[in-house]
Amino acid sequence: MERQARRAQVLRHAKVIFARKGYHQTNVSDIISRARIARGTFYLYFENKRDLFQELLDQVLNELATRIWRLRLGPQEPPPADQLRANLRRVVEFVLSEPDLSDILLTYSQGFDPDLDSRIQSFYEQIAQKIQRSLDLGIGMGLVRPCDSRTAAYCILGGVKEVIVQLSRQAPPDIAALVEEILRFGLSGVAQPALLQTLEPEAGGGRPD
Amino acid sequence: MERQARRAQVLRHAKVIFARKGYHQTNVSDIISRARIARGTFYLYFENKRDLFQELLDQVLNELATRIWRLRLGPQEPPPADQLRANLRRVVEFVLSEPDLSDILLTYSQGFDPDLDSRIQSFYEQIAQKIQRSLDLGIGMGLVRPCDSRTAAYCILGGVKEVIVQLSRQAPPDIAALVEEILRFGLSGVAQPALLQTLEPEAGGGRPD
Amino acid sequence: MERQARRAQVLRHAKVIFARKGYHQTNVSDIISRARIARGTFYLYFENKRDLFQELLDQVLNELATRIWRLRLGPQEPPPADQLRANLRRVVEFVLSEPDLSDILLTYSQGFDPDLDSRIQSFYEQIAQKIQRSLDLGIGMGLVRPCDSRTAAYCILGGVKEVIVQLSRQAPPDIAALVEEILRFGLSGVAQPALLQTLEPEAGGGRPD
Amino acid sequence: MERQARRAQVLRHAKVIFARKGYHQTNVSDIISRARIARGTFYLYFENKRDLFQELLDQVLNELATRIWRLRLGPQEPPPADQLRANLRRVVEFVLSEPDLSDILLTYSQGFDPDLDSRIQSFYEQIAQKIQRSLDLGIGMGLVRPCDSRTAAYCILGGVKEVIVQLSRQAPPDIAALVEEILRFGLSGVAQPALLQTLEPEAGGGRPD
DNA sequence: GATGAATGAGTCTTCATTCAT
DNA sequence: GATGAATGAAGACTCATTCAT
Repeated sequence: MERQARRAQVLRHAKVIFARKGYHQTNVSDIISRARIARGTFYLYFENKRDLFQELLDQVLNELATRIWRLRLGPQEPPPADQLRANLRRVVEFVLSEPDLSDILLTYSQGFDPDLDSRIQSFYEQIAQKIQRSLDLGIGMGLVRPCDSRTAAYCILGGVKEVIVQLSRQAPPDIAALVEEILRFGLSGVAQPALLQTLEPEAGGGRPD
Repeated sequence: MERQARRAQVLRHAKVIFARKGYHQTNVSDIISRARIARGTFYLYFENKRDLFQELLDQVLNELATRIWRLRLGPQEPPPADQLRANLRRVVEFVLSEPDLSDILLTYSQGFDPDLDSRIQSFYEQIAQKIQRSLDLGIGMGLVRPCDSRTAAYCILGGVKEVIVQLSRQAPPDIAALVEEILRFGLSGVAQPALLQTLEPEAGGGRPD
Repeated sequence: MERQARRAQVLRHAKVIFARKGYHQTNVSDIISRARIARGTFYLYFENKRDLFQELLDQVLNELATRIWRLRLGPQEPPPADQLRANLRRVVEFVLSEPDLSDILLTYSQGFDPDLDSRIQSFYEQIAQKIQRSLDLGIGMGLVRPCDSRTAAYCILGGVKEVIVQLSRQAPPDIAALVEEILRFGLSGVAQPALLQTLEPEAGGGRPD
Repeated sequence: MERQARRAQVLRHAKVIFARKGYHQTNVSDIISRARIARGTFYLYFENKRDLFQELLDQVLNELATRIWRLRLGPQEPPPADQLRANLRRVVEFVLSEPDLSDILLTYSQGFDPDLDSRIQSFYEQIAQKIQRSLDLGIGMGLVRPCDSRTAAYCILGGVKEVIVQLSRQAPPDIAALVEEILRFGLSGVAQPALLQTLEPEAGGGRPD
């Protein structure tokens, strides 16, 4: 338990630095000097630098996974849109409460370790599958427009990620409104009926910018 | 011209390795051994490793920027949806034709160099602004549902990015259909009217997954 | 203190090699293999090779500066010639006790780093100025022949340097006698009165050697 | 002959750069770009960089050797002091007319190549010997005060060198007067009779500066 | 002869990790 | 457990020299 407390302390410090400088720019010296521990002590609690980073990454992934609930359909369950909204809010609230961890996941975790990469990859894959399953369910029940649910799932996932990246970069506005906007977008898209009229044929498009 | 050809040759080889191993895992030795040039030759054409990488990054950014056209509204212009579709198709076609470059942008470019980071950041920012302007225009003309165009722009950008990441990872299916799906999603969302009825109040949602 | 001891140890070894091979021929590998430390250890104690070299250079300059005292004129002070002799002896003794350091200053320090160059330059300049001031004082008191004290100062400085270079190169003879010779030369020059008689007019001189 | 002209041209350019930056800081690129020749051409005329440098060094050494004449004693010869003066003047004039070459010899030639070092070393040795022989001759004829002619020779050589280094560094004043000062110093030293009275005993000297 | 693209040995420097105290 | 000095593998970059055209 004492051990866990010490680990947590170091993780807390490391988190800040990783979020600020990324994995490669951050060296063990940065971490130990901020955490005020000796070099050797670091390796008493973590196998190596990568191990520490992975632990932080797992923290985000687990916390996020916890906050995204599967949709429940049934007479006693809240309306689906409410469930979606709640999911979104939990995610957004986490990102706002843990901007460093979020940053680590969103901008500094990809592309330097095959194992970490596939962890992240499979995390997103799981979420995409959850979304896809919900969509398929909704299609079956007539709540969701028939569509390629896999592609739609990625669109939803990507949209949420992007908004959240912006969120962690800038000062957050009205959270409830933001969540509502995302939700609306996912459900209704942006078009008015007038815009949809032309949607059958395909054509060339304007000119370069 | 001879010089440019040589550069291009090295760039071509480096691209493959960067796409496969990322920036940090790739060392100059990897590049020169694949390009079959001597160490010194490398530095004859590129200032350093970062310089080479940046050139590749600029290639993608420029190429993509070229392929995303501003929407033109007017009697002689194609319908907006067609223009959007054309944009999407051009982007998708590029990603499919240059999966390595795309990979470099999408997964290996972020988080290790402030300058590169802000380049990418501002590239996406420009696209987001283009989208936002189009949305604002559409809202003014009654073609687009009144909404927070900024948030919607990020949703669209993120959705497209995510689908494209998947695209560059897996074997591509029917491109035209994919483009159509993305377009539909952006315009109409996923909901049927029945799902939208519940959209006013807010609620808690089900239980953890 | 422990740290200082380690530094000193490395400095001691480096000194020998620098004196033997000069700055450019000496590489870090030479130093660490002689000092029996690992490559990384070197950089634990010195910022880089130049830093180490500069430290050695500063050692000589400081030590020499300490050994050259300003002349004191006054009833209780030793005669000026004695003070000069003492200065000379202290310098000569240092050179003999630290031939490597002396070599580093005298033959290996010039011409490869602007900063080091100006350090050495200003060190010699300070000594020249000390000499010049003493000469000016002596002229005022009638002890020194009226002359261009600046030029004379350089002559003295140069003469001493040259003798010392030879000293550090060859086995040292009778030190006291050597010091006496230098002193005599500086004070009286080499001429007998007979030679000085012809000193007014100027003329062409013999033929090439 | 054409070949010699080309060599001379390159030497002329290289001289300037070597004098400005020293041997190690100067690279072949500097030389060829200043001389406006191709890299390969350089090696057509010089075996390597060191070879080129050596040639410049030999130029100075030869030119200087030419300008220092052996003293001739005899009824028809000019007085010894005049001959010395003439030697000095020739040397000083050379240094002023070829400041770059002089710089190369005086500050950039020592300590990076055993062979070059011994060349310079033996050049100075020859001059020292010339001086020493003259002194010995003078002693025999009663023109020169009995002394350790070797040490005196080094004092003279060093004094001249030092003044000349200063010369090449700063704007030259009245050359004739300078030569006269050096000559006077070498012949008479700096002391007035009053200062010499204390020269027998030995003593401690003042206090640190 | 002239060119300049290509070469690769040589060096410095960094930094994650170990281990004796 | 804690420390921090020591380690050395790894990697970027330079530059004198060569050689095919």
